[in-house]
Amino acid sequence: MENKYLSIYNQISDQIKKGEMEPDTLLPSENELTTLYDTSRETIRKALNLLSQNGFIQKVRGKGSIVIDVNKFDFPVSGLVSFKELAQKIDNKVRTIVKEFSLVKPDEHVKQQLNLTSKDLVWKVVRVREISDEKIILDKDYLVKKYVPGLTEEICADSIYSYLENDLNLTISFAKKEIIVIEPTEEDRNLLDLEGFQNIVVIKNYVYFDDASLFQYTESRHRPDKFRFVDFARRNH
Amino acid sequence: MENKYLSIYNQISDQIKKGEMEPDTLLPSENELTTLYDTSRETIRKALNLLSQNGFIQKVRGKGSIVIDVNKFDFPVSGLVSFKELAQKIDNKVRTIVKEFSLVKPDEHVKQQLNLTSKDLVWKVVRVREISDEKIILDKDYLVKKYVPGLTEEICADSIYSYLENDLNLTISFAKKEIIVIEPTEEDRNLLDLEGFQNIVVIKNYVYFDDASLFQYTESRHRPDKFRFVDFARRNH
DNA sequence: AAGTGGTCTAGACCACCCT
DNA sequence: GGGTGGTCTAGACCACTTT
Repeated sequence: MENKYLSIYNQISDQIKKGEMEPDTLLPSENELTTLYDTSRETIRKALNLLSQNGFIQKVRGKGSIVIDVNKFDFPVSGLVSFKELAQKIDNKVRTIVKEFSLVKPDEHVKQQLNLTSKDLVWKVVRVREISDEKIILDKDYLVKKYVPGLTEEICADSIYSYLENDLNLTISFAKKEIIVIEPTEEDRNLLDLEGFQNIVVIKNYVYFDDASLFQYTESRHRPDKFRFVDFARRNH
Repeated sequence: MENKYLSIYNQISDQIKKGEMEPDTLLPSENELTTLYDTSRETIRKALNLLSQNGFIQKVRGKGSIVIDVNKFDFPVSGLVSFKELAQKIDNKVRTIVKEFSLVKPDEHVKQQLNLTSKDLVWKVVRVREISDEKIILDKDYLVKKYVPGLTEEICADSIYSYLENDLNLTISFAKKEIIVIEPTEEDRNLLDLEGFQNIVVIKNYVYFDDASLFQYTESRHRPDKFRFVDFARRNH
């Protein structure tokens, strides 16, 4: 059984997505919603806060909650998105090629990023992502072995994320992301179809488990013309 | 007088920043915190949720709230950051040059982005940002005139944001952001010190007022080597 | 079994917007 | 003044982790 506030969130967000709620109009007031959904006001507010955080409504003190036109833009693809999820949205001519799958001693950079001792070993996974027959993305993953001892090359060819979440039942909770643009290395030029491009976009990801242990460092290196990042920022006053 | 939950949030986040809370240890439990701060549990939870959202702690059901090592990385500069704020963080050799300040009929692209009628006029502001004597950033802003009739060139040379928020008392509430990498235009080459760079990073911003009206469209065009974007993503399950 | 965080309730007071 | 969302409370039950 789903949470009450999540269920309310889903019902209202569905209505907004489908256009059943007119953009720029007001939602029923919180008091009305309590009777509509037969619940308490705090529960309604939890659902509305989620809607606001995810860009469906805008709450205004003294007035009400305004429905935002979500279909005006294509929808935010913010936060953590695995390649597999992404690929399914774009089209189906996608392929993952595992270039390297090995157990290594972390070099200084990785060791520091993952906060490891010298004894810890890490999986190093290098994968090329091909979209419509072009090699667009180079993914380099470093995963702490003690957390995922049973990783295999087959899993990497599919999706590491779904293995961690569905098979191992580990939940990935949050990540720090950094985006920079640099000149491609020899390796980038060898493995990707870079054509004449002078720059690549590097997304560095620091991935944590639910219990706040940092277990994965990922570099995703994109050909610049195919890169696109969408974010829905909210301001904390 | 500050909110209770905000005040608690500030006290705890300060302690974490200063290292007075040991990273990887547990915060006092929510029940203990209610007596420590003499408040109700829901108020404590509001403060803790803020801490969690901003990457200070990680909450774990059945265990407690783990303090995250925030000093391990430089701190997230996520969300909306004005050039002025940013410049103050980096160094002081920064300058803003207003290249264009005019009232124009919006072209089709801008008109569509801002959801305007043909009668609406917009301010077009083009500014070059110079850091350490290099022209690094080209900012193009389009602001709906009816919302900010009194804009002047002097204001643009300083900070449009602080004018809107401090002088006009308008609050900018949230924005959708899109980052792409493209080839520079003639204009980019003319106005920026692009040296040999073949790409520029374009950040498109859609800025809203508190009442959910979209009033500004901004393109910030950065030389790739000086661009850096940091985000602290949380996953919604 | 005891302690933790997650959800939910019913009620209160406040700041703000509109008419 | 009546309606709106924002904050705060005291208490309840639940799911989960640890001992």
